Amino acid sequence: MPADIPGFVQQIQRLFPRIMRYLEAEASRELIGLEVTPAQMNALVVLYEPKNLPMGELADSLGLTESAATRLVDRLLRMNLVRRDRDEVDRRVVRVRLSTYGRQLADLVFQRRQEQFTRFAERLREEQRSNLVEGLTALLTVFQDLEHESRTANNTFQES
Amino acid sequence: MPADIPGFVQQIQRLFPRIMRYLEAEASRELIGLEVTPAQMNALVVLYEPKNLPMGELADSLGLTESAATRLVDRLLRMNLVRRDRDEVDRRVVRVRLSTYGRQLADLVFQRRQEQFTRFAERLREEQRSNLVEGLTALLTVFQDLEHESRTANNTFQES
DNA sequence: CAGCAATATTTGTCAACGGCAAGTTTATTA
DNA sequence: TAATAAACTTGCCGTTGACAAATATTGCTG
Repeated sequence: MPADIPGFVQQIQRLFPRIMRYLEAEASRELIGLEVTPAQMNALVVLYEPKNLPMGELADSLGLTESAATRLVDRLLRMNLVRRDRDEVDRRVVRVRLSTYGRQLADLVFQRRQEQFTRFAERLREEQRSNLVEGLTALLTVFQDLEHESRTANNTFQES
Repeated sequence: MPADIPGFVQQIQRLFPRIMRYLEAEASRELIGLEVTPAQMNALVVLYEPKNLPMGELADSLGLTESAATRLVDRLLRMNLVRRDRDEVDRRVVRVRLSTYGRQLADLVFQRRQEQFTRFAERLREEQRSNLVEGLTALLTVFQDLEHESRTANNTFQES
């Protein structure tokens, strides 16, 4: 197992695309029968935890422009999966939250997802599971650091 | 670090979406300035290694229907990134291969990708790198096993 | 060996997706 | 209070991708 940097980079470039392709296919599979697209489910997942989110923050969380988020919410609204209300304090902002039906749908998908990931987990040895969790945790930390650094770099640039 | 199955599943469900979101954003960033979409670059990557690929195999590799692959190749053709020829032996099949320009573009993206992943790698400790490679390798094996099992299951079903 | 099924691909049609630029409405600031 | 800024929405356009129906070519069968 080459753990030097060039070897690591080579391995990781081979592994990640395949794993991502599989996980994306899996994400589509878990939506079978529910009349929802992956993009729409992503939005429901982001909206699951908070009571409600301003349009802009929803867009950020999804990595979309605000216009794309507006349109996405338009469709979710037509399907009765979310509610959209103007903020009473700052009437520029529009707040989005899950409808009862939207929450039920998200719950169902979470359940399917959990069953599927459990199936994966059962085929891994305990050591492999902990390697995975520790490795991914470290990687995510790196990503978050880089994101934070580039954001603050941008800000100082704009402020100067 | 909970490595029991429920704990693992919970961790992994938190980690993967975030990491995938970051990697997708990164994949968009590495295309800046090149007039290519992520879907188009995926196709170029798949076409990079083999001399040429039948339309159907390209579709499979990308996880698309053949019709979607046809359309994707249409655009790549308009951009002079690929060539498309009928197979002389079996004149039903259409073979697609990179053009010189397409190959140059893919090379450039590979280079950017390598630089970026090296940046990630430099921020990980050696132990974290090997955890990651070993964990992801094991996971990919599970995915491939599951895919293989479901394919053979489908085949026997269809043949019966 | 004619004819019909199977294979490989394309086309028509439709909706979702997402970016950019130009609006609209509401808040903030000078 | 006028000018600016902030938070969204809309118009416009091209890409993406699925499904069903065509097309062309090959393979099989009686």
